Amino acid sequence: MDSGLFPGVATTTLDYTSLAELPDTKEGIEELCPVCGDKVSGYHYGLLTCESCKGFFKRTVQNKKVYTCVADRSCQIDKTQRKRCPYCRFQKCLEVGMKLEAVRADRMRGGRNKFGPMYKRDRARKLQLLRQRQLSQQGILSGGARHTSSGVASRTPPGATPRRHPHTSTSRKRSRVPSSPRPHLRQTPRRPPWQLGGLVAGSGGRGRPSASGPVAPILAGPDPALWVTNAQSTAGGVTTGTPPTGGRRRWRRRRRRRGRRTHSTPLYPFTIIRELVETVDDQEWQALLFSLLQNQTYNQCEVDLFELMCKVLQQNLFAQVDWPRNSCFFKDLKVDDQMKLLQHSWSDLLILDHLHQRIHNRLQDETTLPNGQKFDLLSLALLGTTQFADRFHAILNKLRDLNFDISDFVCVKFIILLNPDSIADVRLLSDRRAVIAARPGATGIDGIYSQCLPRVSSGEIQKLMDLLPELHFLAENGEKYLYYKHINGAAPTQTLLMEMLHNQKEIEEVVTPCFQPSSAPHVYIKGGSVRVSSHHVRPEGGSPP
DNA sequence: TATCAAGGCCAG
DNA sequence: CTGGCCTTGATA
Repeated sequence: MDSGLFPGVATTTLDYTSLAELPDTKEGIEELCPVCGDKVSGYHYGLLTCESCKGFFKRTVQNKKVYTCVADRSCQIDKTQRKRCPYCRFQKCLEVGMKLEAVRADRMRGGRNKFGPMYKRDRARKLQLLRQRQLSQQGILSGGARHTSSGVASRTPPGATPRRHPHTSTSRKRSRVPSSPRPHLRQTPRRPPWQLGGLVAGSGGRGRPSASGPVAPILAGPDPALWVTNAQSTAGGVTTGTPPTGGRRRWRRRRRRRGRRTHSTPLYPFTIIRELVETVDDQEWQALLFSLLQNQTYNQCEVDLFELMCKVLQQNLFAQVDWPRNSCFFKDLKVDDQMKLLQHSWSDLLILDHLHQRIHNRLQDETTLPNGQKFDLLSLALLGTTQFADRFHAILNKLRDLNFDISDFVCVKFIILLNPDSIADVRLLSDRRAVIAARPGATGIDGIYSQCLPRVSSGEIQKLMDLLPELHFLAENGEKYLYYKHINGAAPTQTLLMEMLHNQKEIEEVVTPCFQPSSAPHVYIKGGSVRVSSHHVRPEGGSPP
C-alpha cells in the first residue's frame, strides 16, 4: 500500500479507456473489488466489493479481530495475496470506504439498512456517467465533440475515501434504471485522483489511466429547467424554457439582446440559489467527516493526528471541488478555468465550509476519536494551524450577528469562487470573459445579492464582504502552514491537497513569506521555487491538531 | 412480489 | 480462516 492519503491505492490499475471497448452488457462494465481486484458481487458494507472481502470484513468486525502486520503495514492486497496479511487487508477495507456501521451488532438477518438509498444513488450516478461517456464517445466518432474526455463511470465508491484504485460503474447483476439522481452534490464528494492530475495540471491530467476524467458533466450546460428570467421569477411565476432549436449559444445571444432592450437582468434568480441551497448536504458533510475519523482510527492504538488531518482535508477538498463543478454557475466554464478558479479559492472555501458547519450544525472545537485520541476540529478548520483561532471565532461571531444563513453561505461560496478580485488575480484564465459572464449578476457582488437574496440590505452585504479578507488571511496562513509541513516532509505527498498547494505557489511570483511561527524556519516562494532560510527551529504555533 | 444486502453455513 | 453459496426479510 501507499502511504499518505491514498494508502494502498496503487495496487491495481485498470485502463479506463478500454471500458468503452467492453461489450455493452446490461451494465456495460465489469466491476472489480476496490480492495483486492476480484470480481464484485454487489454492494457490501457501503460499496461494491467481492464476496470474499465482504466475508472477511464481516468476520473481522463481528468477531472484533485484532490483526498485526509482520511487515511494515504496507502489504500489497490483491486477489492472490489478500490472505497473507489480514491487517493490511482490513486497513484497506476501511480505506476504500467499507462501513463498520453496516455490520449489525444484533446480527439480524435480511432486510435493508440505511445505506439502501446511497447504493441507489451510486448506481444512478454510475449509470448516468456511463451514458454520458457513451454519448461522448459517439460525439468523438462523429467528430462532433471538442472535448474527448467524458464522464466515465465513477471509481468513487459511494462513501469511500478517494482511491487510485479502479472502481467502476455498476454491478453486473444490477440492471434497474433508477430515477434521475440528484444533479448537484455527489453522493460522495470525492474524485478519484485521475482528476487530481486533471484538476491541477489541466484537463489532460497526468499519471492516471484515462486521465481525462469525467469532463462531460462539467461541460454540459445548466439544466434548461433552471433557466428563467428575473422578471419571471420575481413575478412569482417560474417559466421554464429550453433553448430553441439552434443551440444554447444562440439562445443565449438572443436572450442577451432581449435583455438589453428590456433592461431585464439575465437569469440567476433566487430560484437557482434555492436549488443550490438544496444541494448543501450538511448531514452528509459531517457524516463523511466522522466516518473518516472513525475508519482511520478503528483498531488503532494511536494515529498520527497531522496525517489524519490531511486525510480529512483531502476529503473536504474533494467535496469542495465537486460542488461547484456540478453547479450551474460554474460547470459551463472551460475546464482549465474551473481548475484555476478552484486553485485560487480552495482554502477560503474550506474555511467557509467550517464556518458554516459551526453556525448551522454546531460543529465542535474538538472530537474524541474511537481510540481515545482528541482530534482538533478547530485546527482542522484553520488548515492545521491553531495560531489564529481567535480570529476564526471573531469571524464566526460576526457572521452570527449578521444572521448568516445557508443562502448566504451559498452566495458567499460563489463570490469567493467567482469574485472579480479572484478573476483579476487568477492569471492565464483562458476565457476570462466567460468566467465574468458566469458570475451571477455580472454587475458584481451587490448584483449577486440583489438578484439572489433581495431581502439583504446593501449595508449587510458590505459587512459580510468585509469579512472575506479576514477569511482569506486565515486561508493563506493555513496554506502556508501546510506547505511548511509539506516541505519538511511531514505531509503526505501525491495528494490533491499538496497539488493544490504546489500549483498555488507556482503562480505566486511575489516573494511571499510563508507560515512563520516565531521560531520556525523562514519559508518563502521566489520565482516559483520554495526557499527556506537556514535557521531550523521547530515552530511553536500551528501545532498539528 | 421481486430485489438485494445483510447474516449464516460449511467444505476446503 | 477463507470464500462460495444459502437464507432471510425490509423495502421499492
